[in-house]
Amino acid sequence: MKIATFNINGIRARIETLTGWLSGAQPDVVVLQEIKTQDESFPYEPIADLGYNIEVHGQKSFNGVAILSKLPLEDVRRGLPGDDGDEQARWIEATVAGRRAIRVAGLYLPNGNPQPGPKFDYKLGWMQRLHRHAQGFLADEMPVVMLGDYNVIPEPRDAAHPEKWTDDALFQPESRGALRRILFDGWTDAVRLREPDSPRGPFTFWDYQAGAWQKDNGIRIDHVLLSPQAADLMIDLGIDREERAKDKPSDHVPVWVDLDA
DNA sequence: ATGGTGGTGCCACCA
Repeated sequence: MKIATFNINGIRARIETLTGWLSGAQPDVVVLQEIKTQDESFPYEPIADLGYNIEVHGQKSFNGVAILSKLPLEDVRRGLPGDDGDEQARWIEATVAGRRAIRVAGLYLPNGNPQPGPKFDYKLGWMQRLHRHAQGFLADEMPVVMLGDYNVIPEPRDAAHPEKWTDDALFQPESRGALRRILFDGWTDAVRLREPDSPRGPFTFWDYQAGAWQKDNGIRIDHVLLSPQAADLMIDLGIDREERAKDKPSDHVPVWVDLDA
């Protein structure tokens, strides 16, 4: 079962970018972030035509997440638990009924800039709620994949120029510590597992500005976290870097994991 | 020093 994450940066503006990638990459399951649209204006048809079931948690203008799956989706949950007043559409999870059932959670973690400030406080509060919910997943002892745009640069080697990020919410000790605390419970950072000794990169995001892609001035912020039971099923992992060089690209590229499920 | 979106006709907000 090939499971991917893709921050699409506006799905209506980039529907052809998405369908082009889907046709070639043939993922079984995809979590999307920053669809930037409400459920009723989501472009269902071109995606359904490629054989996908679709579950959307949309929002006008900003944020918005979705799950696409060639297999049936069951027990869909929208919104991260822990704050009934949170209006932002950043979380969707569902069970994918493959040869084995896999719980898939797609997330768009708050950016948190500028820091310090209320947006950074929201980010850290959101990460605390994520940690609690992730602990619940581990207690279930089933295969879980929690993937998406985490908006956290885990280590200096996850940025081309880490010194440029010292004042940014994505690279604060509090943000990195919160991610590390989640991982310490027993989650596997699948991309890092695949390239444990890389001194720089791999990257998943390159800014549109100042020729960041051409200079390979990237960061690694799109992460795939596997519960122990999911890590045991991992066959392969990839980052579709080539998507960043195509027409009308997102600033993120797809990251995928293949599980024996 | 780019790009999507939305409320309006170029500008603010968010990344």
